[in-house]
Amino acid sequence: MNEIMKKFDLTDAEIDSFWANAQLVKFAKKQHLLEEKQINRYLYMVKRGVIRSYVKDSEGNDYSKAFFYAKTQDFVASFSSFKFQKPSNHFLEAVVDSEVWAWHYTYIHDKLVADFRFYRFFRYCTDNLFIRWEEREISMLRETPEERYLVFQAENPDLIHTIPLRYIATYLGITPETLSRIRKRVSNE
Amino acid sequence: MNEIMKKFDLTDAEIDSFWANAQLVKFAKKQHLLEEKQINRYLYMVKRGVIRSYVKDSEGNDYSKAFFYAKTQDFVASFSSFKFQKPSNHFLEAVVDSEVWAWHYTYIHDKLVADFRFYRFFRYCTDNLFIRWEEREISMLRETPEERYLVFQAENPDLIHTIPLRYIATYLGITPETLSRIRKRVSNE
DNA sequence: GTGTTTCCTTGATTTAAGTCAAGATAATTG
DNA sequence: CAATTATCTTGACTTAAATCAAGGAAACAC
Repeated sequence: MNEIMKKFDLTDAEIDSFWANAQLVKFAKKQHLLEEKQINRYLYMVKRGVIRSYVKDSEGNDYSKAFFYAKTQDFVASFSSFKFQKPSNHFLEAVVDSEVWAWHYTYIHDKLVADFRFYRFFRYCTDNLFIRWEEREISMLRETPEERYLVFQAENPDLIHTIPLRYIATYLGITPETLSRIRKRVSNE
Repeated sequence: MNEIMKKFDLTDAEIDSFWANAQLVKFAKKQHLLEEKQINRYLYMVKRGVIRSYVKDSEGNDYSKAFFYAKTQDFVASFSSFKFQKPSNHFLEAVVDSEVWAWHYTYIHDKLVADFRFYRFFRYCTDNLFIRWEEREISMLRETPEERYLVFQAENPDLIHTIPLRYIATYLGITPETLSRIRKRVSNE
């Protein structure tokens, strides 16, 4: 992350200050960083653990939209809620005991307004998220659930063992029962 | 659009210059502005007609991702292809005879680098696209095809009559046959 | 370590939408 | 305008995945 910030001409002192302005917050497994309809007042980044973003339908079924963990080095938020300080349509939940950096909205907002370099840096980070989002959406159309599972497994080998499979199922757009059958089929090959 | 540009402190002269740097290009029905694997070298905006963005799977089925027409006042592009000047995974196609403004990549790129106000304006526009994209994705999870059809009809009353229904079907995530049955069901109520 | 809750698997059944195929209707072209 | 092509509708059938339900395994709490 610091290397990326340097690419946008932010100085070491500025980078230190950026981290110094984050609070380190712990969330226990199943605790929420953000609930639907709440305003997302903090921008997060995962230091340790796994954060799941998901949405719920009217029957209470949930659909995982993304997983964030230290390796990904992503900013975590409901971006439309954070940007416009309006109610979120997502949940953000710690799937295992986690620790995250948290920057308050006003700090980020002020920096984005004041500093063109920071603005570009931040946009660079969110662009990467959007591109991965787009790739996932296309894979939902082009690939079968089994193919998606195999890709997910290859790209996130550790996650398969650390988080409940039913979250992976809904991320892949299927039910836990279907994922279980896919896993059986795959292991018999 | 000009009003939005003014909100970002662009002057009338700058706004005029922006439009003057666009070429007006005509695309006949079924002509493509962009094909998959091509590099998206132009940023478009619809003056007249309807542009459809879609992706294809390995069997050749296509899936509509968005419709653009004059009312929406959106920038049209495969954003990841345009931004990184790399091959696109989308197609852009004129669904009816259309006329679009087209800005070359180098013009947009240079302005984005040189002018913070223009950069912010451009980001504002693309953010709106992302938010609508997110809303559509959530509606795909939360609503039935019939509900999605009714919402689409309410929000795009003109499109229903001007473009082939099979494009609307794939936009709603269903086949043309299923849309036909939904329309029959809806009209019998 | 035992009890309890959470999670995963498996089987039986249902269901919504897809597929295939054939006509009907509408639009386009020469 | 007639002929051709594109689009839409309808019916019969298939299918992949969802749902429902029950049992087993693992994780967690006391």
